[in-house]
Amino acid sequence: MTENPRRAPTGAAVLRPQITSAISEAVLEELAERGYARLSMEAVARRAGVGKSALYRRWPSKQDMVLAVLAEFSVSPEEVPATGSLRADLLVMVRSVHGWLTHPLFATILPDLTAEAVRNPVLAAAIRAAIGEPRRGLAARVLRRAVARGELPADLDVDLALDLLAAPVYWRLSVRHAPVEPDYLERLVELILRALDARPAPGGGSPG
Amino acid sequence: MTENPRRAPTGAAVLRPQITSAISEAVLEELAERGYARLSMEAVARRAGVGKSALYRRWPSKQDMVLAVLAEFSVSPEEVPATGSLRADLLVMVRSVHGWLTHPLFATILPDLTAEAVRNPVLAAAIRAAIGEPRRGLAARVLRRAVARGELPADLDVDLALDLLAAPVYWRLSVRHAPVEPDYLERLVELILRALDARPAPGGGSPG
DNA sequence: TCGGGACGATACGGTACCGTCCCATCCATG
DNA sequence: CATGGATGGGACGGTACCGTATCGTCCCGA
Repeated sequence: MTENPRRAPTGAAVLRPQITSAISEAVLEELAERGYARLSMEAVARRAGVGKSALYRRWPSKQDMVLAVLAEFSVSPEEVPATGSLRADLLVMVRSVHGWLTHPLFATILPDLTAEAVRNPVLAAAIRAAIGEPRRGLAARVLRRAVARGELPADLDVDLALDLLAAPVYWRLSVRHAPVEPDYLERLVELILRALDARPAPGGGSPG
Repeated sequence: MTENPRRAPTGAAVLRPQITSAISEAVLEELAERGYARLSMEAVARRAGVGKSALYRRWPSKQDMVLAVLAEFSVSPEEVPATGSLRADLLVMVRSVHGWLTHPLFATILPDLTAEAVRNPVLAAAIRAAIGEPRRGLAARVLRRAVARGELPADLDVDLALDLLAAPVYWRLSVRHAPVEPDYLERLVELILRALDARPAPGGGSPG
């Protein structure tokens, strides 16, 4: 029953969202250009065209600021592809990963945060929650649906299969920095289908 | 025919190798603990127990110092596994990768340098030359030998196959930071064998 | 025997950020 | 139309490195 003796702030005395989003954008750009380790509060403020005070008024530290921005850009609960065929579903997904990893900002930010996460458990957890788990959950649903349709064996090792799905594209783009030729993703999907022992689809031909 | 008017430095007036290796070790440890971006010459000197001058006497910059250390630790022209069977060869190789990526120093350094390489082409080239190409060349020889033995189809997509071989282990250990259960590597090799359409081995039964 | 450059140590001026603090200004709302 | 906290700007002292320079010491090999 403690009545607040102070009236709530109103008017201009309230955090302005457009300032917040200008900061977010600046953080992403600085992350891409300089990386997490070199990112400085002063540079972010400079780039966003705001005072340092605007930053410290919102977050107590660089880590909290980056975490907030990261949460903002978490992978949306994107719809599970429902093309009806496993092959097409997989293609949609690897193309989505490819899209992420060729985005001018994220292509640089993701490897950087990944490296930083080794030393920073809080950051690691945030990345997992914002990006890793949503994507992985989505892919898992696609695989389980294919099992239900009889396109994949019932004893499918989902955990291993998920690794196989995301790893090669990340490896090629973000680690090796090698080009992805136009048909690379199609060929990859064919290999994965074979690795997972996928059967055509509906009728259920019984394999040897 | 210009005779050197100055006699060559001898005795104690020569770079002492044990100092150089103390620095190398310190660089690796600093890289692991703080990362390339945060690595400072002063911290390296401090940790190695040498003066800053010892560093600058050897290399003009942090980048050159790291490149030199990196070249020192380049992957040795390790022998190609020759177990006779593709399955066993692959197992040797994924276990080797697993060993690298669980090494206390390299497990942290590699993702860090990988991220830095996005912004630093010189570093990227050095990594490729010291680590990427040797490993990839070795794996390629193993695959081509298996083709010659008839264990793999003649039209094997070697480039894609190599991605499939290294990517999942890196993905799981260095990106997802997920544990690798005892039999994970075996299960992975089975999946890869199926993906590559591997046939048993010697006799050469002709498939469909 | 002794020359000469590496060695550790440290001082140097300079730059970049940190996080705090203070300011005059602004402004939507109660 | 008064309010009260956000706003950009920037001063502040403090820390950490940079890369250079200058010591006196050390010691192997010519």
